[in-house]
Amino acid sequence: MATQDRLIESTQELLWERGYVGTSPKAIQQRAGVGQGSMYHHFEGKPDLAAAALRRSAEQMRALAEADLAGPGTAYERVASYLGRERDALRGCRIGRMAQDPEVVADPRLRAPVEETLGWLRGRIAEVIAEGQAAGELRPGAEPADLAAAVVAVVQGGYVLARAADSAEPFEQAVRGALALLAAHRRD
Amino acid sequence: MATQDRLIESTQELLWERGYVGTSPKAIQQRAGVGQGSMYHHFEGKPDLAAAALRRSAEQMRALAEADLAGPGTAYERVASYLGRERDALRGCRIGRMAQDPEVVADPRLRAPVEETLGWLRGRIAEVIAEGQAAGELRPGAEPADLAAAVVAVVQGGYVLARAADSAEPFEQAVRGALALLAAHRRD
DNA sequence: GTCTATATGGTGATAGAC
DNA sequence: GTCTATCACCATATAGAC
Repeated sequence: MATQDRLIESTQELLWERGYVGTSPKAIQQRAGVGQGSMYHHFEGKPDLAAAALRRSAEQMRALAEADLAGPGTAYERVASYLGRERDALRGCRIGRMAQDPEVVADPRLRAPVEETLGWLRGRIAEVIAEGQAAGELRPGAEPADLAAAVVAVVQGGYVLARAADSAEPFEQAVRGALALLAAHRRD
Repeated sequence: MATQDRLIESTQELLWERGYVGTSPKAIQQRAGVGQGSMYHHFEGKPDLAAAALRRSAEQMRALAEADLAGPGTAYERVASYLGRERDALRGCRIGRMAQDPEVVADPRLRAPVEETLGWLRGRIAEVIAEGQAAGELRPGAEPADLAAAVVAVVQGGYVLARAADSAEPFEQAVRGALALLAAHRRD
């Protein structure tokens, strides 16, 4: 694997595990098995490398979500497929995690992939819900964008609850709760 | 105000703004207007001071939530009061934020107030929901603990969406979405 | 392209005077 | 109790040899 790719992949892992402030160039180099100068040859610095890593993580997250949401089945089933996908609750979300970091939020190059990915996800789920309403499967009235934001928030917040409890259980409870509410929201 | 209190309060603010890794003893001292030695006289070190600050934030968060949840009204109204409380979405949750930090999660003294507060909150909301079910106000069948976890996750996840978007809007959407789902979950 | 050496400033804490 | 030194180490980067 090329040096750039090893650097990007190591940075993806470290950002996920330790966040942006907690990730040092030195740690990246060591995990990638690469010297100081090599990193600064391929990237301008930590922000540049982190931006590349976040763009790649964003692509991957989007592909995973799209696989669930574009699948067969009713609107409820597709959203349920997204919500119920197997996740490592204690690891959290590679993208959502970044939103807590002030340095990420303050740097447009770092925030952009985070904003775009979560924004796209909310929009995509809102589409599915709107389709369900149009097909008469889901009750009309509720704003699809609101329901979609709630669905995404349950996942992101579920990670918070799981890490706080050091257990996947609250994450699974939150997903089950959201599914119960959505299921009851179908038309009879 | 006593020196200890100024140190604790400054630490509460900095933990909220910058997280645990991003908060240095030096920054705490400067904000509190206190010298190096003074801080180490009153506290053993950064973890000790952070633990004190987190315990205080936890108490405050709990009191705020209880004020909404113990209020008058139906179960739906009390949960809606909690969900709809005015919040600074871009600041996020003082307690939930800590769950992202590996050093907090790894240190039992730091994780304890986070775990206990969010655990208490889920349990307290589950009680309210169970009361609503018993009173025939809410549909039976759904597990109160699951619905409660979903409610708390919507708030915690709403903060993530807001910070990612650099706008309070997605937070408010998520809350509206959760309220719409809960409202439809009442018995007719 | 990759390496080692070096630089500047911050982190978290201790020592000891006052 | 509070202050100012001082410390060892890490973060982030630059310089320049190979």
